[in-house]
Amino acid sequence: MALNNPTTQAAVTTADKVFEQMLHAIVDGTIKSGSKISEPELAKSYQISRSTLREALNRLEKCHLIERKANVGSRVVECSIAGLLEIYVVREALEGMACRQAAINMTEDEIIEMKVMLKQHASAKALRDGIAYYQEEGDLDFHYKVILGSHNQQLINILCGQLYHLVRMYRCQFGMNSPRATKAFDEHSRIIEAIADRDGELAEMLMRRHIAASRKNIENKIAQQQ
Amino acid sequence: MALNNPTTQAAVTTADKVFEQMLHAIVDGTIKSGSKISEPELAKSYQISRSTLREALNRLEKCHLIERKANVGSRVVECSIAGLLEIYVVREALEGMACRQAAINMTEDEIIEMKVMLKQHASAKALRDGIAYYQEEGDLDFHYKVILGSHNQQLINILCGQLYHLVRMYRCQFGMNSPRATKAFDEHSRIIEAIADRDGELAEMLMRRHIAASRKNIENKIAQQQ
DNA sequence: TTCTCAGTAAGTGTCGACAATATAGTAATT
DNA sequence: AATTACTATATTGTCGACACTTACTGAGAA
Repeated sequence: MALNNPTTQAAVTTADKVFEQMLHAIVDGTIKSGSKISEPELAKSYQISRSTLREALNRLEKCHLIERKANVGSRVVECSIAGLLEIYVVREALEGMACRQAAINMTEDEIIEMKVMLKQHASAKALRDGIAYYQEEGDLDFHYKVILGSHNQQLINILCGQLYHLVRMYRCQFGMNSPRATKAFDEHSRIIEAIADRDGELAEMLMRRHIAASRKNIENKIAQQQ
Repeated sequence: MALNNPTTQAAVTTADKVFEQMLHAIVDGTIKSGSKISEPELAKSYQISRSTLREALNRLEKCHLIERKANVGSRVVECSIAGLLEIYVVREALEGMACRQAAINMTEDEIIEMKVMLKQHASAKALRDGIAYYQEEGDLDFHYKVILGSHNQQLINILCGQLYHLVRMYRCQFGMNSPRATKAFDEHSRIIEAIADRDGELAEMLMRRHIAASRKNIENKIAQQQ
């Protein structure tokens, strides 16, 4: 399981493995954002040929983690406040819709599973004051489950396959363990309620507010720093 | 200019050119949807090495036009009603948001440009009863301009870079020149008005209805055929 | 007949080398 | 001194060959 992403499947080929390693490295900043990628150098460091490395680079490009220019080379995508806010805008739209679809398409079993997960989060929260755990793992788990619950393959691909790698990268590199943990937990509860009630319209609205609140939280933080 | 997509840039490398040719071929059905792709065979037919072909295949995969399995091979993505409806759901969410952002971020010049374009569509419509022209080219132009007007690179990438290739493929292969042309034109007008008024909320709502109407139109068609 | 299990053929993954292109540094000219 | 032209170097794009995996074919046993 790579980075807990539920859509990644077992890496069989060496290009897959290198891709996953580089994914980790980019997300956690070992390979610095904005840095240029030297194919010969990286190929040597991973002990593979350039062809194989290029295959891995192609997958990273699919996730929008690197950008390539013909005859020039690849760079790791640059982290910026503007870029982060753009992602939040897309998430608000897509996850809002995913939530609406989840209210329509989720099975009863999936809904029960989500409620169980939320209870675990609740106890973990009470136990260790929850901020770190909840923010880092629980939050992503929650969002992943809703997305998968939409049963819409396009939504799942775009969100889990591409956008969430970027989300993780920003979380890692900007060190975001916000004080919204408690509030976010309540919001998650209400979203699940709406899904369980099969109220797609409300579910979408709550999810959009939930994500918009995170975005505004960041905007405020930025404003304060200046 | 590849398939009129405003985000594609000049193809410099041979892999680029082969990619564009294959893109055309897949969109218009020359390479049949669902068919398996033989690397040696295709490489020979395009007179290039397998490496170069694989590079092109990687880009097609980025557009979600083909799917690859390790050690097995690539297939052109399958066209299905369910798949088409999934795309409409994603478009409703993303283009709705793009429209909201366009109302916020479009420059006055861009808005004027859109109004001009719409007038051209109007006259063309009057001239040739418009269904074919408007549906095929004008509609896409309109949607592209709104998306670009969002000034959100993530939205632009996902919609123009990936999803709209699929949209074009479905339009080609399902032969969709719907009788919604006239109605769609009016809807486009109102959307531009909302953008010009900088009313993001209304703009998003109108765009969502516009796309949802197309989706329902297709759902009805399907229901009738059965 | 049907199932299992080689053996073989075809296809994909990986490699190293060569060709084409861009970058950096140097020298010459204005 | 600044700018341009050119050369040298490094990097990317492309190629053909080999290694490994998969899928098919056919022979033999239950």
